[in-house]
Amino acid sequence: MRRSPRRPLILRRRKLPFQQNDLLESSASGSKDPSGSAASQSFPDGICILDHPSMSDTQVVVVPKTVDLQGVIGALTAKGKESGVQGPNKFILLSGSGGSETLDCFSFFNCINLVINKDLDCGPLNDSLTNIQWLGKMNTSALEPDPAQNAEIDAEAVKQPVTERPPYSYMAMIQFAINSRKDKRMTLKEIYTWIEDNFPYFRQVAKPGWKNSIRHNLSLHDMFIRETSADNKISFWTIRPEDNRCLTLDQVYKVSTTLTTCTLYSDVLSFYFSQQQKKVVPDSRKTPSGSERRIKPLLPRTDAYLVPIQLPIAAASSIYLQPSLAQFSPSCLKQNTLRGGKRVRIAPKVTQDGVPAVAVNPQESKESKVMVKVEPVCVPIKCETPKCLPKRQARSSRRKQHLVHSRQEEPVLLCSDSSLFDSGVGFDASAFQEMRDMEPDEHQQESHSPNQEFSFKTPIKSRSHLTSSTPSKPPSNILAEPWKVTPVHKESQNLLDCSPIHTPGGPAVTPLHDYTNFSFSSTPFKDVPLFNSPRELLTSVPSRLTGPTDSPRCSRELLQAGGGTPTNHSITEGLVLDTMNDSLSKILVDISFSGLDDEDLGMTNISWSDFIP
Amino acid sequence: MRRSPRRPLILRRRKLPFQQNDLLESSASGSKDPSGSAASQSFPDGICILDHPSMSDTQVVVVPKTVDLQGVIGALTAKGKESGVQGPNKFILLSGSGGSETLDCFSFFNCINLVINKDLDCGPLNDSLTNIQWLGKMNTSALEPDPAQNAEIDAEAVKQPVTERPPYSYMAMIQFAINSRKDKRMTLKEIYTWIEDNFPYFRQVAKPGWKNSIRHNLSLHDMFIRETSADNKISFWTIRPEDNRCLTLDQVYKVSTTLTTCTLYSDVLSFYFSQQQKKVVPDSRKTPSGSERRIKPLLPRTDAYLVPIQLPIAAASSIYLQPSLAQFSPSCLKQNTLRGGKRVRIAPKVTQDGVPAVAVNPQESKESKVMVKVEPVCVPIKCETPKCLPKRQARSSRRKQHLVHSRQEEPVLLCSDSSLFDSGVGFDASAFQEMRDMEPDEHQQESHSPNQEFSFKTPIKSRSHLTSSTPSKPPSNILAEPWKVTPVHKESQNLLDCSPIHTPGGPAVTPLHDYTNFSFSSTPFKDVPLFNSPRELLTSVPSRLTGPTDSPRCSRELLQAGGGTPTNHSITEGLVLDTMNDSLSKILVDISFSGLDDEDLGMTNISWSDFIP
DNA sequence: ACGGTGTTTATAAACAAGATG
DNA sequence: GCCATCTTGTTTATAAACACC
Ligand SMILES: [Mg+2]
Ligand SMILES: [Mg+2]
Repeated sequence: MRRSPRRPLILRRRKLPFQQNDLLESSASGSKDPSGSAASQSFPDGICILDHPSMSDTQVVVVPKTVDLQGVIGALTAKGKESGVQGPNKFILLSGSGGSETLDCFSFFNCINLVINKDLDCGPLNDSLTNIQWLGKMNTSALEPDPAQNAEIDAEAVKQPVTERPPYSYMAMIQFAINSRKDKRMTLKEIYTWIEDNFPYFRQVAKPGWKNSIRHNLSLHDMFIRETSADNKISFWTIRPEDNRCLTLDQVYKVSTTLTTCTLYSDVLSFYFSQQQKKVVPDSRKTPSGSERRIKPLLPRTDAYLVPIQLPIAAASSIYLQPSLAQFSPSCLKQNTLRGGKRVRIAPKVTQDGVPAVAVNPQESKESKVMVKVEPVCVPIKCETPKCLPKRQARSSRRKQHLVHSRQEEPVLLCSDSSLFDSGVGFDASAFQEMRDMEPDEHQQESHSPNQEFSFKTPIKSRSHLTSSTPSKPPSNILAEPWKVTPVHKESQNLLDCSPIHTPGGPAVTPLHDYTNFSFSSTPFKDVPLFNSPRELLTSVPSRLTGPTDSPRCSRELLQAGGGTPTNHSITEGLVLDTMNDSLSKILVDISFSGLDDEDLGMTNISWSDFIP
Repeated sequence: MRRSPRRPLILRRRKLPFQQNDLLESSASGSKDPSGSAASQSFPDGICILDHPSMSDTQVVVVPKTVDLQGVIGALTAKGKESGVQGPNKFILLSGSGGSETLDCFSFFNCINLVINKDLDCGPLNDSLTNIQWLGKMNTSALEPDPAQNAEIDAEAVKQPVTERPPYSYMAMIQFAINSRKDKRMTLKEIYTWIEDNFPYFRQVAKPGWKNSIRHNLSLHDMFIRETSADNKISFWTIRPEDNRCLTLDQVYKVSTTLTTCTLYSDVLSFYFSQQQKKVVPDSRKTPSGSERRIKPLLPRTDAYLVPIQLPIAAASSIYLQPSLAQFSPSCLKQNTLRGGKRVRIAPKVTQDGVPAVAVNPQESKESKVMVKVEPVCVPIKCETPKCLPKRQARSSRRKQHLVHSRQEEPVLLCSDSSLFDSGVGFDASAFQEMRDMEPDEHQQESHSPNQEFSFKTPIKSRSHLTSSTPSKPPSNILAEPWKVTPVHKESQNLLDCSPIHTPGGPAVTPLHDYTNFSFSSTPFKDVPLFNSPRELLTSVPSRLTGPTDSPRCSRELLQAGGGTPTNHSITEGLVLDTMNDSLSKILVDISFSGLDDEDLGMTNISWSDFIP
């Protein structure tokens, strides 16, 4: 059904190369060019997303450190027109200035979304170019090729090994399943079946406990709601419309068609939708906005969860930019854009701690000028629901989520000051290789007794039948089970020294299983991937979902529902509001260059500049 | 600080003796006495809670199967007056009819709460007796004495063995900690310290991972909110006021002073507070009521989590009831009431699936008559918040929680029909004894190397220092750690055949730890208690919390805030509204009779009737 | 009696970001 | 200033207990 990209060069990134407050610093400072003129504003390297009412397509461009945005836009627009499309709708600017290439979070997120949802109505935009933001940076030196993995993929690109765990979280798979139905609802059993059908791993190698996890996820996440049929006989699971991003497996594959292996934290999606929501609402300042809800992340963030995603840069016309863009090679970009397969790893982690208030000056937005500045104000939105907190409402500070200021103290500027950029750690290829050598064995252990695969239909109690999907503590003890798959967590010690680090004492001889792992101190760093290489996923054409069907609504549709009033809400205004939206995250991007199909391998450090003449 | 009750006879119950829809059936049927006259209404055995405006105290009474409520009330009131108090405020009727004794869920919950919060303003009540309900039943034959445990407690009643895990869930302990502060906020470190101070188990025997769990709980549960100080330097954890039941450890101990070893599902508390909320609001039908929020359960429900709770029946006057009460011995009740220590096991499980609408007839409420009847209507309340679901709103059916009707089909009566009463399974005392023999060893294993207790202060990475509270996968392998405590779940197989069920194959000899347990099929039935006997907890006088302090508010205070209007909202009206409150659960009650201090032991089946002459 | 479904807690773990030395 | 480690915070996975149908 789905077609996998051929021979992608897969890059691996070991660490999130973002700083926490990239956005804050860049937009808050305003120090770079306080003049406020968009045309002449100087931005550091990074992605820019440009919204313009006349735009109708998406373009990805790499821009250097300093760029004349007006000129860039002109060039992009001209290129768009020239290429036959009515004109670029959104521009996604990737920096291409040299060694210190950067990417950003939000705008790349936007890129993803724009590509996914071409038909997405972003709400009324300003007449002129207002939504220009530089939103962060990413040290692409963290991207490294992974020869072993690429070789493997070359060997059998489309194989889709059933023994490999899909890179999606349970929550994501459930959404995929439910959204695959027109009526957007499914029984538990149907969900099981859908997942088994689409991810044979669960039918064939996973322990029965995976069904327990499915049920656990259904119950745990508020986004999954149980409905019952009229006769009260059947339970259907649905997705709360406000939370439904209508993501389907097809869509994920659809995104996996072109340019970039990217990893994104799906909470960015939340941010995006919250932005959309804000835009739609006429008075964005005090929109009820459902407030309490937090959109849950879609995919986990383990190394195990690399997802092949390709950006179908549709009219993907790369254009030649202004003087400073000399280093940038359009052909190179185009090559990368149109061919390579890639993997997107979507991880949950949220980005914005206490996102400080950031707002575009409303008056200036009409004048094609971009003002990115920080409002040192903690807007007390979201106290609209009947149970608004009586006193505490400011939010800011450390990590993330619903931070509440103690007692409404003076609104302070919450931008963190530290700017240390600890970019990705080099990947230990040898260790990785070792892991890869190990894992097949584990899988064989698991699946080498396929005769048992469907024998899990026996009583429970103290019998040993594996029947139930609810794991249980056996009253007495029984020997290991055939499906007892890869107890990596508890028993991976046996795979001695897969880890690059060598413990002085060496592997303990005692097979004494008891929690030896606990001995290791905090914040592990299991650099050895548990499931190292996600298989190549095929690409298929998405069927429906182009237009709002009717009854089952997605959050996008809901957001659009109220829209239509062309007000002047800039993206930055959305950011201000997002201060109230607890979820906001980052995107990581791994780039795979299909043009480099066969050379690669030796490189341990790759950077944009390597591909720029 | 706290004083532990002496030598309580501890009873154990192995299974929840409630039916799912006890309330539904009993009140919905109306078949028992369709006449509707409260005075002559016949109730099955069970607890009754009687609210009367003139009542000022709480009384516990055991009533037989059929009772003339009017007569009971009269007797109770007279007795109350006679005993010096102005008159009974609430009556809690415990059945004492004989073999088929029953207890209920909601009313016992109320009993607990009334005892806990004598000062709790229950809101305006009707002038006459309106809030009489029979709300379920409990087969007390499920209650069994636990000789071993009682013996142990006799040995050292107050010891509070540090090696035993406290019976509270992390969520509960965090609440205890935070609520112990006047300002109702704490830093993470303070929470750690508080828990360590109050539950030495965590300082001495628990694995470092318990701190991870604390953090996990703080993040996971919406009720815990992080605030930051003005300078943004310090993070305080607080409890969302709407959710704060202001439970403190002291309160729990306070409740542990008298009558009954009871186990309750703490979601019942949610129900109660929702009731309170409804009462306060003038127009109870469409109160905003915060709707979405679900109060989280306080304590887990494992056998491990037995909590000593005593009902301080203050003026605890037991009274002689009407003719049919002949079997009931007030002295016996009094004995039980005032002395025995007991254990309450609070478990999260929610009770009401789709709780059908239950309402008291308003007109009749004025006439001292009790009408418990079912309104076969699914009141679509709770769609008040901005994000009310557009179409789906009915709730009903199978298990519990936010059930949503498919498409607003006709509101059907959701009472389940099945009435099979699978009451408690007899407890295998011998097996239990074996368990007790085993566990000390485990604990010794854990704590016998106290020299390591605080050595967990070393680097991470691949070193083996136990430093971090975040468990990690060790890159290589290291030997077992000293704190590796009681990995009960994974290793309890060694305690062979503690379970009453005997596996034909017998205990496997292989100490091979690897997930042998998985082999057992679903819905385990670990009848072997993991932590069988929660230690005796001491009792201390609660300090504050008698009056609303000021800034940090609890849900009760919040509820009272709007109150003052003495309207005629009956409890059953609260029940109707509770149909919208997703959480509603059950209470289990274990009775401990301090009067039986030393005999006990031999009995395997104990029942109310055994103590009724 | 048991399996399927649903809810909730415990625990391990990965990872991010700030703090600290 | 860089680095390693620790602390704090967020999120997912898995096992498990238990309830109800
Ligand atoms: Mg749910
Ligand atoms: Mg929280």
